[in-house]
Amino acid sequence: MSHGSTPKAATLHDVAREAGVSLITASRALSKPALVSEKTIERVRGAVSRTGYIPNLLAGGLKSKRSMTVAGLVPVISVPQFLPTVRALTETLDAAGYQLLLGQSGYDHSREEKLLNTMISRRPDGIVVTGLVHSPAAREQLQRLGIPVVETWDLSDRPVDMMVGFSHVKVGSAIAGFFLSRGWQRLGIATGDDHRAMMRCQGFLAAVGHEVPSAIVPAPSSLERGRRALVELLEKDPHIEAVYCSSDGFAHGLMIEARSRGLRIPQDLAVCGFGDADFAAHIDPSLTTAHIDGAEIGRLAAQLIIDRCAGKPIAQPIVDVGFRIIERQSTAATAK
Amino acid sequence: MSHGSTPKAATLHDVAREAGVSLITASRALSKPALVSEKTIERVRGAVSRTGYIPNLLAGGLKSKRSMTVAGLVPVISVPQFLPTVRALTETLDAAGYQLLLGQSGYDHSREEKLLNTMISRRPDGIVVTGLVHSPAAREQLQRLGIPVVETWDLSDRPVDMMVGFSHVKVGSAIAGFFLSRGWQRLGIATGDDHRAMMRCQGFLAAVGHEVPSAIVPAPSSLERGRRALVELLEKDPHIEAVYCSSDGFAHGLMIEARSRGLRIPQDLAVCGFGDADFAAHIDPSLTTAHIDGAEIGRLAAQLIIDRCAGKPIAQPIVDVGFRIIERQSTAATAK
DNA sequence: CTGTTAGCGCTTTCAG
DNA sequence: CTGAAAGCGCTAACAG
Repeated sequence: MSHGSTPKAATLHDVAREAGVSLITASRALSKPALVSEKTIERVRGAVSRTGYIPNLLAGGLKSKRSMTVAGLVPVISVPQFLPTVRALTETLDAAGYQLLLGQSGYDHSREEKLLNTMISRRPDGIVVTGLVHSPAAREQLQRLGIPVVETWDLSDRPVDMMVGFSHVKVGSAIAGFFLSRGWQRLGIATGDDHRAMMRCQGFLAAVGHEVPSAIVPAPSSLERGRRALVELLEKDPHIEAVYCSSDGFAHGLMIEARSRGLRIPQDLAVCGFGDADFAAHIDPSLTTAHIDGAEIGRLAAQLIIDRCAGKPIAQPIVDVGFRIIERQSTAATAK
Repeated sequence: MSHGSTPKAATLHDVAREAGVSLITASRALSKPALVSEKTIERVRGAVSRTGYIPNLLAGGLKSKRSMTVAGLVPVISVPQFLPTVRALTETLDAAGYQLLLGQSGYDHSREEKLLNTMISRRPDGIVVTGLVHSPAAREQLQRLGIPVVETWDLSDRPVDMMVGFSHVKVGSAIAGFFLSRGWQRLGIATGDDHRAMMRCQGFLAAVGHEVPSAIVPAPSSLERGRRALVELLEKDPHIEAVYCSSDGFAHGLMIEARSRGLRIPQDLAVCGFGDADFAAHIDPSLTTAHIDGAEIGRLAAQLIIDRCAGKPIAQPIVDVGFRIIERQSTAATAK
């Protein structure tokens, strides 16, 4: 509210002078008001608004060793799957004064290490990664950093530090078990080729007990690829009864292709997706799928980082958020 | 590769000592190799890998006044619409060494100013906002900052600084014109209530020349709300012929509801969306929609910031990326 | 091509 | 409760 042009941004030094106190008192008035008298705080506050002062977190972080940033690594930003997690991360961290530094690690691990270095050069106070950190070099580097790390959207018995996720193998088994319990015998798989999707397939096949026809596409899977995947599956088994798809968008594509070929869902073909995307409940027929609380993963991961940074003890460094299969019309039991 | 535990991260000081050169020479060897001899560079490189040194950009930025970060403000992260833009921003900036600081401004403007202050406290080298900056206080603050600002996904004649977008009014007019050219008379609108969507409605109505039945929902619109919106429109006009929807997901919901009511698309009801989401071409019937190159918006916005930071002159500070209507089955001409 | 001298803006010591 | 000194890790400016 003071000047018209750009006469250099006000620093804490200016605020202190304006308020007639020392630099450090101004600093304390703003960041540790408990140590300063009411009256001084008032005067500093006044000086702040008169000068238009906005703190420089970069400078503060240099000395205090706290950048108030958290790095977040996702395979690709445009995959809807992780959106609720990224959103919850952003919001939970923001509420605690942290800024998320979002980075794309890609689906191959080569970029992971490079991105990690880029991130580390900004000295984040914590790191959240999507999936497990597999590369030994990256694991070692993360451990040596000495900052809280949360691996998400998966579980293992070798956490780098903390974990918030669920078992993909169990999801696969549960879906297979569900299909079998409905009496479907001729099963199929349409899946992306990323690690987590493949783990679900592994669980699926283990529960079924034998190989099944499958269409494997490069991650990320999409509606378009779903249409083509059904074509591939029908070639392998024209009488296929139920298909598990590695994502809801993928499943949606399969269903559209099925309809355009005159196949009725679920009478001629049952379909189960993964992720419970926002459209899953509202397409016609509605889609049976495995629901994951992605927002909860983001909230918990953020909170673990925040608590660790605050020095609080972590009661549960590995959290299984579980999943549940939501039965909808695409697998409704019907007389054939 | 040197130690097993955490003996404090190596600094440039350590590298310089290890390489047997001065601090500043080590600095230059890494960031301005042109000023240093081959041999010295080699020695510094060796010292870097032996010490496991990772630069501290926070410290460098403090002196050089370049944080190598760019703030990006979107209404909400989970709206698919802006994903390609955010992704292109991330990638283009990353390639130039910049980190995107993503923030959610929400659909109401109250958070915009607060978020802006949070962002400014991290001293970004540039700011990209989605939509126009409306609040006078925020506009003034941005101008005073003296860093490049790009407003995106819209155009106006009062840019804060630079702009990359298109005219929402023209999109609305174009869609209305398209409907009219097909001979549809009884038109309808299903729209979210955000500023840009309302501008499209304005253009639509101006082209039609009179009011039309409309269903307005709180932004962001969704598939679920689309189903309900059709119900509302049919109550207002049971013989409605063509509906413009403010997003593709929204339009998809309308189409699903139409089908479940036995309405054929496009014979009984034509539908046009907005955004050309990835599924638009692949649902059945495929969806006519206005295509916007969101990735291009992100790339251009990032490049403007990068160029400005590099001191390059900007040939065109306001870029109209345009749009085009993609005609698909949902508006196919048919004998009724 | 290399080095020395000053800080960037703030917070952590340690004294009053 | 307040202050003075020191320095976080790095780079810009000037000297050699």
